Amino acid sequence: MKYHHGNLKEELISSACIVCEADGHDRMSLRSIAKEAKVSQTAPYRHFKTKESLLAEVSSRGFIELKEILHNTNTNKTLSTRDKFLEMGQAYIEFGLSKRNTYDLMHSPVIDKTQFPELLNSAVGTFEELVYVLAELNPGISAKDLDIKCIHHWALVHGLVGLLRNENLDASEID
Amino acid sequence: MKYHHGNLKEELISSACIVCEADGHDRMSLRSIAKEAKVSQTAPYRHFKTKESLLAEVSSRGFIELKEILHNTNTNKTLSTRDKFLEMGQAYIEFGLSKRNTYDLMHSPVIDKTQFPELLNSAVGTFEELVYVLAELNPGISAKDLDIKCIHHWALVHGLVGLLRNENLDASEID
DNA sequence: TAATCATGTTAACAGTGTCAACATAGGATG
DNA sequence: CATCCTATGTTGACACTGTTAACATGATTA
Repeated sequence: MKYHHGNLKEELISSACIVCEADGHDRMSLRSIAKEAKVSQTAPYRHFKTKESLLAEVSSRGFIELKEILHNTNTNKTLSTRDKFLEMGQAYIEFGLSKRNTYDLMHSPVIDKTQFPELLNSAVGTFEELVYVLAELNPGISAKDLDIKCIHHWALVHGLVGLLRNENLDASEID
Repeated sequence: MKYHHGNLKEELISSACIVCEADGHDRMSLRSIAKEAKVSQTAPYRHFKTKESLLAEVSSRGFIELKEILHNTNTNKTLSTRDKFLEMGQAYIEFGLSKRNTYDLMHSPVIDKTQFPELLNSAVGTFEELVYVLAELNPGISAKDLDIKCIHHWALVHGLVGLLRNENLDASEID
């Protein structure tokens, strides 16, 4: 049942996730994670066309993880809709601050999202969690207005993550 | 009066600015811009400790340019304060969209701003242009509330730049 | 069993940032 | 003017990178 290694692809991905978060995607080398999997430098090329495509996988998993976090607070039935919304914003920011390097990769222009449909899917899926609450929070809103509202709030938390890092503010300014 | 080259440092910087905006900071090599200046690969090391420090200079100039753009609309006496504010937002977004790669470098975690005081200065200076209008727009506001307001609006335009790129929206959603 | 395909390895290429050792130009000092 | 020093440049090298081509072998299928 097992091939030479068994599940090298999966191991490379999870290894890459760890290294990426630890060192940053720009300091992550394909060779080093291959070595970590005790496999030759070029073995990853049987599973990933380029380094970029491995990074795309890492990024995708980041979005999936973030989506799950948002989804969990979104389906918390003990919270009012407004509180869910606020907690999601806080959860998003916490993710951006704690999974810093992964978050950077997810928003890095190094990876062209249009070239990795699966990654694009994950990213859109994450965004949709925000769409859900805002739709619930604004019943009867038009699709276009809903879109604009989402963009506003997404932009806000995303921008806040950036500022909370460079400047040294505490999280006392959540909308 | 002239040394071997004359003003190599300045030429390297402006060369780097061009290459960075053309190819993106991650595809920019020190060697290639040295070659472009018809100088050996290691000559830049007489003027910049590392590649990162050259990129910091490029980033810094980006902030200075952006600051000047904002400052110009900020001192336009034919506009009301509110219109100045709105136009600054628009100008910021236009900068982020047109000087895309430079904008990315300016916000890239590749450069640790705390390690380049001059860069930090430029960045703060740019931010302050926003502080000025908002202070004018909200007379009597407390310093802390002003800060929060700035962060909100800065985060919004910054986030919008990101979204306007990946999604294909037009600029019909300016606050 | 034989053939095929997925998965791995080795060797090599061109490119990178960076450093050490050396060379020289220009200004300062005697 | 001659000498020395420092800023600026070059050459050569090192270790590292992503990637490809050629080859080897395990596992599955005919």
